[in-house]
Amino acid sequence: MSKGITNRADDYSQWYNDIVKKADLAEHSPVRGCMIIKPYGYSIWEKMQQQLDKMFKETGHTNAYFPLFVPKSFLSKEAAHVEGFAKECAVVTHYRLKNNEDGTGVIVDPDAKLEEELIIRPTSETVIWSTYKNWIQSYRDLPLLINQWANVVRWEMRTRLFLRTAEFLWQEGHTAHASKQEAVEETIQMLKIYAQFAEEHMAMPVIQGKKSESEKFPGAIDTYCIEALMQDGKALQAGTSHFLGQNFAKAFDVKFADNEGKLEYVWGTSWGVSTRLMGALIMAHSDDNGLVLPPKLAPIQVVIVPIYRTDEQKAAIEEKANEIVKLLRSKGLSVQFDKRDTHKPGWKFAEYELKGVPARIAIGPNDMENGTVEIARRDTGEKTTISMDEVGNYLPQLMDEIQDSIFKKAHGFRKDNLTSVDTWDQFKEVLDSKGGFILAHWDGTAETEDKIKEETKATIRCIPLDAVEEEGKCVYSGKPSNQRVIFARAY
RNA sequence: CGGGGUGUAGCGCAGCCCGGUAGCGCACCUGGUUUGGGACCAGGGGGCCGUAGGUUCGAAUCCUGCCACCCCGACCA
Repeated sequence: MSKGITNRADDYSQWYNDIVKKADLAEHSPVRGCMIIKPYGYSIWEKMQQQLDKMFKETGHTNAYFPLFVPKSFLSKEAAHVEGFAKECAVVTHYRLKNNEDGTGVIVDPDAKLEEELIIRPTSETVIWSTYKNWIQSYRDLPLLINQWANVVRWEMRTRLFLRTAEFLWQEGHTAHASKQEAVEETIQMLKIYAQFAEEHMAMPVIQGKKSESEKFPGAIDTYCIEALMQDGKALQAGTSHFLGQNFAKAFDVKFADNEGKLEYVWGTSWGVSTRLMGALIMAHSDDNGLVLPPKLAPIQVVIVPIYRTDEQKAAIEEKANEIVKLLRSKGLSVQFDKRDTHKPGWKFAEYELKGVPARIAIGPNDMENGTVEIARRDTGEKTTISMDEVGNYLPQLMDEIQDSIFKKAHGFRKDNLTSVDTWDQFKEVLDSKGGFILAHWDGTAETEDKIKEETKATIRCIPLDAVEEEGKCVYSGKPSNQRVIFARAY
């Protein structure tokens, strides 16, 4: 079984690559670091988008679209921002091609050089804030709550499908507020939405926290994040929400008149999740037989596979299967009846397993005789035979059960791999033996953080929001600390 | 961007050391038997051997450049 998928235990990276390819999620493009998201992979992304979009709208946000190109001068308006992105920007310098005179194809027309180069957005803060300047005059224009679904480009040195690609899809929310408090509340609200999405829809437990000074978004006052733990013990940042303070308002001169007529800079936030979530989803639940999808994000929740010898059997089973399809669809499930006679049942079983379809119904001659169907669930591999009459109630329940069960499994894994340590030896020992999240005291300095990173490759993933005050000593420097932070090796 | 590895049919690989008609498995097409966990038999189609140069009578094979992918580092919200 599980043809061609490397075992996780043998080579985790290869296992991940195998899943992405074999489950038909994505493939490499002709351009370095870019990916082609295949229909099945894109369907999963669409499910994520739909749910997130709904949650954004429910909290008062509306979608808009800002352009791909950013004038070069915009990037340099916010010092920290340019510092953070300059090294990975793609730049458009010309606007025309022409036929090469020697007939060997096209070349860039040297006469078509742009007056000002255009940067392909690595994120849209600058274009958006330059626009907000015109949209905001008074406190009556606030808050401005906008989201956009877009692609961005960051010229990464080392790429991996979904986890880090040169071009990726994401959503970026950009809001402007009249008060600091309101902006901070928005930042936290969106963090909570990401956490809720990750846990309830992706069935992936996350830790909510704040980034350290050196890990935060360039241009932000505070960066909040959700951090997830992958099966190999490495952490993955799954979403970020930034309190921008008045940094971009000042850089782009965005002021509003308050109710006393006084001019003030507005307060901003930005927040985003990307196709990286696909990578998180894969690494959170999948196994050596392929993808495992939570029912809430599975493009196909239930697949029906017929088993037959004769045309009579085939016809009878099809009729029954169509009834079941209709019944389950009426209950809101996404069902596919795979009646192709070009593939054998065993082949289909393996195929849907690889693609992570949560539940499979097999109907064969024996079932027809007994009035039963066989149900197999992807997450545990368990098979049960139930009466055909129960199908309509059983499957919706099973979907909830699977959703719950894979969350619990992932949660249990994280629990087992979250370790509190108090000494530097323990820190290194735990990191090398089992990895995972390490809770340790930190003196709050960037120097210590850097040293730890240098010596162990572990970084501070976040300062957890729910941390309890606790007197202790920094695991590295021994200086006093009043709170534990989360360390891990990360993607 | 540094170190190592790989690039040969849609996919996975052999052939390369030692230059001389491009092969195997899976997939694909045709026909038949099959169908409760990736079926079997017979026949068939498919290649600018990553790419550009060089050496040679002759290059998948030797040499050089480039490109891409993988692993490890550096880098990375």
